[in-house]
Amino acid sequence: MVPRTGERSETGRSAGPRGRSDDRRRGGAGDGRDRILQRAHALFIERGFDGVSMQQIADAAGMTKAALYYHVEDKEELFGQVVRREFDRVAAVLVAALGEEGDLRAHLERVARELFASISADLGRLIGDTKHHVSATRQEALGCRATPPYELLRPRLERAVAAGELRADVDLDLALSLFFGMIFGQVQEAKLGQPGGPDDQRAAAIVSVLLDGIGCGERPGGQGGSGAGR
Amino acid sequence: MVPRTGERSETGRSAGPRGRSDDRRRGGAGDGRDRILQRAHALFIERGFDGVSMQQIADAAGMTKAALYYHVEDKEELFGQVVRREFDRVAAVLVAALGEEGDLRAHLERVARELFASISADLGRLIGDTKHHVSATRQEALGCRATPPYELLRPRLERAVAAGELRADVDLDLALSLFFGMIFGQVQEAKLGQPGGPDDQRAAAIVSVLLDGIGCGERPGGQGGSGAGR
DNA sequence: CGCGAGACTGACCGATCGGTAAGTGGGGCG
DNA sequence: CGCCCCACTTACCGATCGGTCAGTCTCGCG
Repeated sequence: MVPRTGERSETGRSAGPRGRSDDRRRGGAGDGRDRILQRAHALFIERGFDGVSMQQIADAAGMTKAALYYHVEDKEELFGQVVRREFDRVAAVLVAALGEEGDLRAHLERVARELFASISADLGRLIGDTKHHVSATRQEALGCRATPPYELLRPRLERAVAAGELRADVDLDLALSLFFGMIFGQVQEAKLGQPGGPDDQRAAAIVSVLLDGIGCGERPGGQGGSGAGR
Repeated sequence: MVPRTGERSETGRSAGPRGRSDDRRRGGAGDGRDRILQRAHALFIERGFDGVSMQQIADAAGMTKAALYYHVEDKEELFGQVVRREFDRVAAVLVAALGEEGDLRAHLERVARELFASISADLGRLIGDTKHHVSATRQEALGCRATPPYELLRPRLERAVAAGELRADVDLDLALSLFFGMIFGQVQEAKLGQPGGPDDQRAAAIVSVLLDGIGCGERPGGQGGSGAGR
C-alpha cells in the first residue's frame, strides 16, 4: 500500500499563511482538492470504481459529500483524475527502473520488482473499470497514457534486439504484453493470498521465463533458482 | 423497474391468467432454475457480480424478480452456483484438451487455444468478484474447485519433467501461474480491443515464451550482485 | 462597518439496489 | 366437488446510490 505520509495532523501547524489553516484538523495533508485526490486514489485503486461510493470518499477526505462535490464535478471526472495519476506514477516508476545501468535482464527484473512493490492493486481491474465508466472523451485523453509501460519499455527491447540480447524474430509488442500479463497475474495472485514467495523471487522468475523459458531445449542450464526457487 | 406499478391496468387481469404456457419461449433448456442458471451465467460472466442486478437476471429469464427469488436463495448463492458452473466448464475444456495425443508443447498450445476460444470473459475478474462477494462458507466449498487449471495441468508438467521435456529445477506451481497469467492477460487484452493477431498465433507465442523464452541464449551465470540476494 | 466570495453544511431528490409479504390462479388429488 | 400447494404475481420495504440546493460561516478587502 502506498505509504501513508503524514496521516497525523501534519497541517503545517507552525506557519499558516492564513490564520485559520492550523484549525484544519481534518486529518490529512494538503487542502481541498489535493486531499480528495489522495484519498480517492487509495480507495479507487483498492476497490475499483463501483466499490467506492462518493460518501466514502468524502468521509475519507474528512468532509461532507456536498463539500466533495464543491471540488469535484462528478464521480467519473474524479475517477479519471485518479487513473491518470496512477498511470503517471507507474510511468515514473518505470522510468526510474530503466534509468539505472544494467543489461536487459537487470532492467526487466528491476521493472518487475518495482511494479510488484508499487502496484498495490489490480491495475488490470482498474483499466477495466476505466473502459466501463469513463466517458468517451475522457477515454481518448486517457488513451495515450493508458500504455506507458509499452511506450517506455518498447525502445529498451528494440535496443536489446539490436544488441543481440533478444532474438530478432520476436514480436516485441506481443512479448511486452506477455511480460506484463505475467506481472499483473502475479500481483493479483499475491493479493488473493497465494503465498508464492517474495517479490524479488517472482520478478526474477518472470524475467527468467520471458528470456529463457522453462523448456529443456538447447538452452544451457545453470543458474539454479532462477526459474523456480520455491 | 418500478414504473411498471400502476401504469397499466395489468393489475386487473389484462395479460390473461395463464396464457403464458405457450407464450413462454423457453430457451430450449430446462424450466425454472435451469433457465435462471443459464441466463445468470451469461450475465455474470459478462459483467461481473456488481454489474448485474437481480432484476436484469429476472428479465433475462422471463420472470419477475419475486419469481426469481422463489427459485433462488439470494444473489450470492446464485453467483456461487454460476461460478461453480463456469469452473466445471473450464475444467471440462482442459480435460478434453489434455486427452488427445501430443507432446508437451502440443498439449499446452491446445490448452491455451481452447481457453482463448471458451473464456469469453475475464475469469480473473470473476474470481476477484468471487473473493469479494461469496460468503466464507461458500468460498471454502468453492476453494477446492477454484484451481482446476492447476490441478489438471500440474500432473502433465510433472510428467514432462520426468520425460526430460522440462528443466528439473522449475517451480511448477509458479510456472503454471505464469502460464495462466499470460493467457488471461491475452484474453483480457483481446476483449479490450487490442488486435494482436489470431488466437492460434497468440497461443503458440505464449507456449513458445514459456518453453523457450525470447532471449538469445547465453544466460549470464553470476549476474552482478543486484538485489536478487534472496 | 458592510460586502462579496470561497468553502462548506444539512437536508433532500429520484432512481435503483437486494430482498420480502401477501395474495392468487390452476393443476393434481382425495 | 373441495382442498392444497406450487409457481408466480403485485406491491412494497429500507438502504444506498450519485447528485443537487438553499443557506451559512468565515475570510480578506474597502
